[in-house]
Amino acid sequence: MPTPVVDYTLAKCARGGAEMAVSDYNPAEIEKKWQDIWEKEGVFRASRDHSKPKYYVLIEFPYPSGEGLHVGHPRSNTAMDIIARKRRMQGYNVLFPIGWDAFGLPTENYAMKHKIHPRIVTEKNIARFKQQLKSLGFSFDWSREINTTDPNYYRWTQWIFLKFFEKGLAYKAEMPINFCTQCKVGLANEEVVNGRCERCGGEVIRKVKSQWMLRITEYAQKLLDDLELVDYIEKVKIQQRNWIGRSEGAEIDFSIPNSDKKIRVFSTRPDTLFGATYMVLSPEHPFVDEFKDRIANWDEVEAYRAEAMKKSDFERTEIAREKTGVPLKGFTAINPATGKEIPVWISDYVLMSYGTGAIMGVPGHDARDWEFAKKFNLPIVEVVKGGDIEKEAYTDTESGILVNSGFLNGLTVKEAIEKMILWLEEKGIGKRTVNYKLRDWVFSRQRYWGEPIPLVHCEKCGWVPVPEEELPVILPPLEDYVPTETGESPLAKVTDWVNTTCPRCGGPARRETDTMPQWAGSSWYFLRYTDPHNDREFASMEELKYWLPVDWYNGGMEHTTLHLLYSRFWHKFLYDLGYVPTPEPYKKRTSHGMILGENGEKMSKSRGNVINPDDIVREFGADTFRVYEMFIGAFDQAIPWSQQGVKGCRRFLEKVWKLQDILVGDGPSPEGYSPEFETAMHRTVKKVSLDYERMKFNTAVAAMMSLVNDFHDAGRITRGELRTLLLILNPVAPHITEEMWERVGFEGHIYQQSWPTWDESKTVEDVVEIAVQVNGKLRGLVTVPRNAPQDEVKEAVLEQESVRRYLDGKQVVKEVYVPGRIYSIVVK
RNA sequence: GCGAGGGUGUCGGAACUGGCAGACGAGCUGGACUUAGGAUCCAGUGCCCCUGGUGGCGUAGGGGUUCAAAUCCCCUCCCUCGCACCA
Repeated sequence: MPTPVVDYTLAKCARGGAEMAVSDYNPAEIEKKWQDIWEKEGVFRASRDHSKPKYYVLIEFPYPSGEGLHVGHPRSNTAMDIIARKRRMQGYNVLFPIGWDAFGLPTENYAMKHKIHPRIVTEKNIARFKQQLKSLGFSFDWSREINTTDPNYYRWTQWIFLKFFEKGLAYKAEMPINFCTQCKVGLANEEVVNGRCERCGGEVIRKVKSQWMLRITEYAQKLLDDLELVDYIEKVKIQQRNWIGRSEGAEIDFSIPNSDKKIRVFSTRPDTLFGATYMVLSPEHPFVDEFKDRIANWDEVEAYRAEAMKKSDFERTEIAREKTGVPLKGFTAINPATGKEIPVWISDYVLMSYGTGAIMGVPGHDARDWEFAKKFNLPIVEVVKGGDIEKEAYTDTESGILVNSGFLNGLTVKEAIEKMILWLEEKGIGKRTVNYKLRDWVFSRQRYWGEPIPLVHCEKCGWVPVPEEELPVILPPLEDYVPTETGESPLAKVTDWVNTTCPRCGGPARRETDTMPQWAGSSWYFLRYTDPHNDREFASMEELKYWLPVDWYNGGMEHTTLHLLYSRFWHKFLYDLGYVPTPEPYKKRTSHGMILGENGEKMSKSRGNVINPDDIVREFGADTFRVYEMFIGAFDQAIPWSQQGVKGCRRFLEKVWKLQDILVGDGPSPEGYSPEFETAMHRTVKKVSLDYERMKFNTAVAAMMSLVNDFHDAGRITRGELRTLLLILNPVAPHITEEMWERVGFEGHIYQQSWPTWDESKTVEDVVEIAVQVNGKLRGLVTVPRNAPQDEVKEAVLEQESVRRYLDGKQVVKEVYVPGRIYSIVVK
C-alpha cells in the first residue's frame, strides 16, 4: 500500500512555534504512570485463547541474591522485552514470564551467618528484585510468576525426580566425588572450575561418599544428535558437543598370563595395537588390589597410590606436569596382536572415570604415551609411517601408512582401524565402542536450602519413594543450618523428621536427608510457566502443546553447558515418558555478553565497581537505562559500563521528547511521510525491524538517533513520521513513547498497535551520489539517477575538473561502472 | 596443546553479497547564550605535510588476488572465550 505524502504547503505548525514548547521530559512521573496502567489493564498477560499464533520468549529466571539486581541482569531482559513487545505488535499471543530460582547456597550461607530462616531471606530478596524489575518496565506476565522454593512448585520437582527413580535413572552410588571444602558439599564435575568450586572459589578435593546420581549418560547420544533440531548459536552447540565428548573406537582385551582375567582398554586407535609396548592402569584400578600377590614392589605401588589419592583432580590433570608412574613388577599382559608379553604400570595420567580406567601404551603414536615411554625408557615401535618417532609421537591419521603391523601393513589409518576392529570382533577379544566424556550427574547436596529428595530408606525394602499424593516432602524448620562436620546435611539432625515409616511395609524407616542441587528447579521451570497454577499436574498437556517449544531463549554464556544440558536432559526424559510434546525444549538459544564495571573488570562487590540500576533509574529514568543497555555495544560481547554513555542516551530521549515542538499539523493525510523523509522513514523502519531480530540493538538505536537528529535539522516532523518513530522506538523505550503517543493525540495506546511495515521500493533513493575512482583513488563524486546508464554517468564524470585532471594525456585502459556504487577508471 | 571468535580514531563501536573507512554515542577543542554551566545550541575532531587548496598515509604486522580489500587468500604476532593427560 503506498504511503500518502504530506504537502508541506498545507501543513502548518500545529503548536505555534518554540514559544509554546511542551513541558519538560520527566521520566519519574511518566514511567510510574505507565507501569500502573499496564499493570491495571493486565496488558502483558499471555492469553488463554489458543486460536492466535503463540510466541514464547524466555529469559533465565534470576537467582534473588542479597545484593539485588545489577546492571548485567537487565541486558538480557531488555533485549527479550524488545522481542516480546514487537511480537505482540505483530499479532502474536506472547508468553514472556518471570520467576525465581531461589534455592541455593548464598542464601543459606547468609541465613547461617545471621540466624535468619532462608525462607525469610529469600522472600526479602525476591521483594527487592521484583520492585527493581518492575521499575524498569519489563512486559513480564506477572500473573505467572513462579518460585522454585514454593512447595507448590517443588512438589513437581520432586515428582519428576521420582519418575527418574522409577525408571532406574536415579541411583545411589558410592563414589569419589568433588567436594568443596568451603561449602562442604559435593559438586558435579561441571561445577568444578580450575580445581575450585564454581560458586565460592573454595578448594575442591576428592571424597568418597554415597550420592544420588542421575543417569544423564543414557541420553548422551540423543543430546548430541538432537542439536541438529535446534537453532542455537554455533558456539553453544560446540560447547554442548565438547562436553558430551563422543569418541569412537574399540574396546580391546589384553590377557594376563596365568589368569582368566583380562585387562580391558578403550582406544580410538585400534590400528596401532601392534605398537602397544606396555599398559597403564589408573591407580584406582581394581586389578591393582586383585593382583597384589604378584606385585613384587607393593610398597612402592602403595605409596604411589596414596600420593595420587591425595591430589585433587585438578592437580592430576594439569598438563604441564611431568609424567609419573610406577611399574607393577611381576604383573604383565599379552599384546593380542603381537603375542608379546608387555609390562603393566600405574600412572595418574590414566583416569578411572573415563573409558575402562586402563590404556594400552602406544608411544609411537600418542603424545602422552610417548612422553611416558621416554621418561621410563619403554620401547617405542613405529607402526604408522610418516613421522619421526625418535623426535615425537606421530599422530597424523590422514596420510600415514601402517607398517610393522602384520595383516595391517600398507593400509591407511582409516582402513586399518576398520580391519582391526573386524579382526578383534572375529577373535572375540574386542569390539567397536563409543565413549563419552559426559559423566553421570551427582545429584545430591548435603545442604538444607534445596528440595528434599523424596525417598525413604527402609531396612527391609531398601529405598522407597514417598507416594505421589504425599508430595511435597516439605523442608522441616531448623534451628541451625550448618552441615555436620562429617559433611552430612543439617537435615540429618532433625531426628523426628528423619525417622518415619516405610510407605511400603509400614516398618521403621529413615528419610533421605540430602537435598537437590540448584540445577533441579531450573531444569523444568519453563514448563511450569505454561500452566503455573495447575495443582493436578506440573502442567497440562493442552497448555504444553500450545506453548512449547520455547521460541527464543536468551541467557548468559556461563549457563550454556550446564543448565542447558541438564534441562534438555530432563525434557527429553519427560518426552520419552509422554509428559511433554516436543523432543527439545528450546527452539532458539542466544547469549548475551557480560556488562563489566567502568574499569573494565567484572562487576563485583569486592572490586567496588558495581553499578546499581536503581541509581540510574533515579537519575536518568528507566527508558534511558534501557536505551543505554541496548546501545552500549554489540549484544553478544562483554562491555564496560560508561556513565558518560548513559548521559548521551538521556540526551537522545530529550531530543525525541522535543520533537513535539517541531510537529507540523494534520495536513491532508496525518499518516503520511513528507517527501523529504519518505526514504529515510522506510529505511529506518526496515533497519530497526531487522536489527531487533538480529539482536543488533546498538545499530537499531543508532539509526533512530540519526533520524531524530535529521528531524531537528529539518526543523519539522509530520504526525505520520512521529507516529512511526514512536512505534519502532517503543520496545526499547516504552514509557516515553506511550506518553508522547497520548499527548500528541494518536488513537488508543501503543500496546494496541500493529508493527509498522516498510515498502522495499521506497528504501532506496532515486538519485544517488557515487564515487569516481581513477587508478583506485577517489578523485570525485557525481550525483546521478540510481539506475542511470553508463554513458550518462560517464558524461557527468568527465565534466568533473578534479577527475579530468587525472585523465588528460593518459590512455583509458579499463572502466568499471557499478550502478549506485562506483565509477572506476584505469589509465596508463 | 585443541576448538571457536576477535584485533578499526582518545574511548564504546559502525561499515550490504569486496565499492567514498570511522555511522551513532562519548570525550576533546573553539564559539554562542549565561551570575554560573556538569544545561542547551553552533562548528571542528583518524594521522602527517600545508596559509589555504588539492596532496600523502591509514582498519595488528608482512605478502598476495582485484579496476577496487577492514572485508577474499597465505604467513606472523597479539587478545578473549570454551575444552584440556578423555586414551
